[in-house]
Amino acid sequence: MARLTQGELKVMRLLWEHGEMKPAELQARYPEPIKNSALRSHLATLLEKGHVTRRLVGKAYFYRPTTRKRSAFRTMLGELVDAYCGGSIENLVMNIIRSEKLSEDDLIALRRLADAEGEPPPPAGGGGRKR
Amino acid sequence: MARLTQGELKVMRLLWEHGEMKPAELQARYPEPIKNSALRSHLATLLEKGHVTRRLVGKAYFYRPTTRKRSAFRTMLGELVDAYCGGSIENLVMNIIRSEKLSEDDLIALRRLADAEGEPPPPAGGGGRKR
DNA sequence: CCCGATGTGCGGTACTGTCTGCACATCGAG
DNA sequence: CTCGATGTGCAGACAGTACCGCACATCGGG
Repeated sequence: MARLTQGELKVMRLLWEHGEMKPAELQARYPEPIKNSALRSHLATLLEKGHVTRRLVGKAYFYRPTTRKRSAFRTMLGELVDAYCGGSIENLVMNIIRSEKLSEDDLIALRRLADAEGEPPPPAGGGGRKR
Repeated sequence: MARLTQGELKVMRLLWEHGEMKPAELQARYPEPIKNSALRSHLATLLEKGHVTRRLVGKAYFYRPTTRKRSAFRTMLGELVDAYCGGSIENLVMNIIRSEKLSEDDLIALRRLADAEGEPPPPAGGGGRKR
């Protein structure tokens, strides 16, 4: 999918978070004050690019995201990884762990997560995976 | 620092990777074929924004990055984390581990890394931290 | 001296992202 | 009915991005 611009992203985040909405509600929830027409302009481009659809309810349109958050996330993540981490996700994670400050608890949680993911599938019954 | 555009980023990546260069060399290494004038146009904006400096050597300018790769990385990482992970880096890492496919070896390396970072400073003598 | 190679400055075009204004339709209250 | 509130479509201003071409300067070889 194509890159989301800053303005488009702000709208999408609201839709992902709160679901279907009409322009006035999006306007009210927009992080900064924004004119209704400006916001609708963003919606128009999102509609054109296919990131949202809308349906008429009474006299107002309700907008709903079609692009999934996870998909957009992956796109941006891919860009970042290509640009700064030689295309390797592992490299990215290493970078973050090494350079960003993660708390003790985070690292413990991380370790647990890595254990859970890394463990071979239990040979029998009980142990369910997290996903 | 301000957001780098796609074209600017491509130039900066070359400079980060290979160091000081003149336009013709950048042009030769540019991922796609690009006209010399187009490339110099990007350099001009980078210069204007202060992401690179140049010095005259003979009759040609050599361009050198002033913005650090790590700094640009953090900017983009921050955007991504804000937009998709509720502002929490830990959340980002969890997301990646859970959803991207990391190999067994990666997870092992990760676990080791988490251990190394997470361990309390040794009470005496020898052990230096990595950073 | 002339010429091609190399490099520079500058201007110009096309498209995108963001934001604005205005005209028009609909509906309920007075 | 008239009016304000709410909602829509559209046209366009405006800065920034990406790209391109042309004119000019310099240098070394024939």
